[in-house]
Amino acid sequence: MIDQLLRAAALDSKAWPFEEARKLLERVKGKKHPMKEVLFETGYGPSGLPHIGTFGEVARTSMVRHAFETMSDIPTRLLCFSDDMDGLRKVPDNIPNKEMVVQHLGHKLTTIPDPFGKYESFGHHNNAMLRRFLDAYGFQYEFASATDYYTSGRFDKALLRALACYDEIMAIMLPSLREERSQTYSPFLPVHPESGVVMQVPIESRDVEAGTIVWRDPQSGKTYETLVTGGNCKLQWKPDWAMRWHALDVDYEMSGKDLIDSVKLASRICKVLGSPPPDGFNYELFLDEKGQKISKSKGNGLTIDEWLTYAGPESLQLFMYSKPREAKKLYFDVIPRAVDDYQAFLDAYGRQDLAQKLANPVWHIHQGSPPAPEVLVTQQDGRTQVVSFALLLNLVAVANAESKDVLWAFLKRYAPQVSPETHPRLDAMVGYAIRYFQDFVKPQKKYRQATSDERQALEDLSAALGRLPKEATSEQIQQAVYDIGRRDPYKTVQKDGSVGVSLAWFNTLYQVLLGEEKGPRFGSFAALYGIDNTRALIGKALKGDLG
RNA sequence: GGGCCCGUAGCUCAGUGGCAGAGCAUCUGACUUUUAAUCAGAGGGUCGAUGGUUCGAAUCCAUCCGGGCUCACCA
Repeated sequence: MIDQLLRAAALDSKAWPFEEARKLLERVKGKKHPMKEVLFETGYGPSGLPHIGTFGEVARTSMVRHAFETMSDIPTRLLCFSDDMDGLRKVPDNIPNKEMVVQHLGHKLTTIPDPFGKYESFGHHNNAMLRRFLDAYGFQYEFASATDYYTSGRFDKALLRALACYDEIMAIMLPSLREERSQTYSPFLPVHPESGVVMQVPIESRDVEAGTIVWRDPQSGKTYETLVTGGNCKLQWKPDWAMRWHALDVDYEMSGKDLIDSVKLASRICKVLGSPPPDGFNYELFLDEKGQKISKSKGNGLTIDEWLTYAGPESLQLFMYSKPREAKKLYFDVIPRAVDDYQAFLDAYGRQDLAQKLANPVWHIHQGSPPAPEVLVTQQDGRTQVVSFALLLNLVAVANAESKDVLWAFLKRYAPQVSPETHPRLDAMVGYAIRYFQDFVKPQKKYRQATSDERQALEDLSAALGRLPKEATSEQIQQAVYDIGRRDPYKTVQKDGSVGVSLAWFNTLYQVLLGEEKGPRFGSFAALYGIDNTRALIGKALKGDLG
């Protein structure tokens, strides 16, 4: 049972998943008979591995689905439909055994041997990759294979209907095609009974009663009569989409804006077949840092794995939630912001009223039950403080942290009661920050070469550190740093007449040893980093191995 | 040519009818033995332009200017 207050707030919310869900509510009202279920569909072309757009589509559809479930008691299903009966047109770059796969161009993906050698076919392999990936995120969905649906006869009735509507479908499709293509176009693609190739050939005649089409093999000149049912024929893409909507009663499917015209055509065909086309909307495409569309074939932009190398899945979900109708650049630089925005939303959630909560992305990311934020410290006035990713990146850069231990030592100094056990998500974020630092920050660092004076001072510092006991405190180390610095040109005279050390000495340390303009208190750094490590760092800097 | 998106501070962007905001950057001050995951403060905008609706417009409508993406092969 859905709480009535929650339902009322959902019906009133302006957050986009609720706006979408209300469209579905209108659709339900428009039906004469009470609907048994509402079906959501996402499509997947398994000629390659799942990419970040696939993730976005499933994530966003799931958000609409959950919003709808908050508004209505009608059951819902999400069908992830894989078009694995498609003929392979191009051999993907990122697979092994390409020379084997190239022998099977034009064949159904589910009849091509798996180049990875693990599954029944290439199509099965890619389907398995999709499912593994969707399962990893805990998406609730049902998987559907086009090959299964076609061969099992599940589409037969709709296919015969499409055959009966052949002229109307052609009348819709032909004006959208160029002259040359329209000569050979057919909505039905017969599977060649001998070669297994999915044929793109004109239909010479058809028999609606028998449920067959007649076509000619352009190479042999031989004609064939093929059943449109039972998996002997596949539909060309756009009519296929329409037939599927009709056959399965799909209520909701979203797609990228590059498919706007295709959705229009398929919707018209769907109506001809006798069904209302699904609701949905066209989301904007993701761009790479240069503003170009991200596509599988180009291999530009970010992959899911790359995102998950530097941040958790929640931040990626937030990115997918935000502004689906705006083209957004998707590359490494957006990750820290997404992580920190996610934390800010999570932190705010507990303080918000119901209407605000429903407009908060974390409500949609976590199906209405976001986890509690991991608070680092609670201040006297009750305000809480969480560690931002930006902060961690800064810390990891100046501390030259290469392991979680070093970073945790800094964190614990600030909040002693916090540990990886009490704050597992923070611990994960520490790991992400270190990777981000290693891959993006460290290569950008500019280590200055030591001058001969500086070289002498650094050698003396290393020697002084070597004389300290292993368990020397940060204060003792800091004292040693000062003692070494009390020499020309760093020596200064303090107001009280004592000898001090100028800023230049510390700047030298950071520029030469850490490649930074600023840094942490050096004694603290050396104590946490380890005296031996610090001496090794000095040694490397003097040998010129850092820059 | 059709469609879609964008234009708000130096930069990146929030902000869908009610006093123009955040982060970063810049500047000032305090504090620490002179080093900052410190604290306090400041400067900085004709919200692309014009017209309209409204008591009230960055926000809604129309037109225009500028920038960009996408489709018109295949999926």
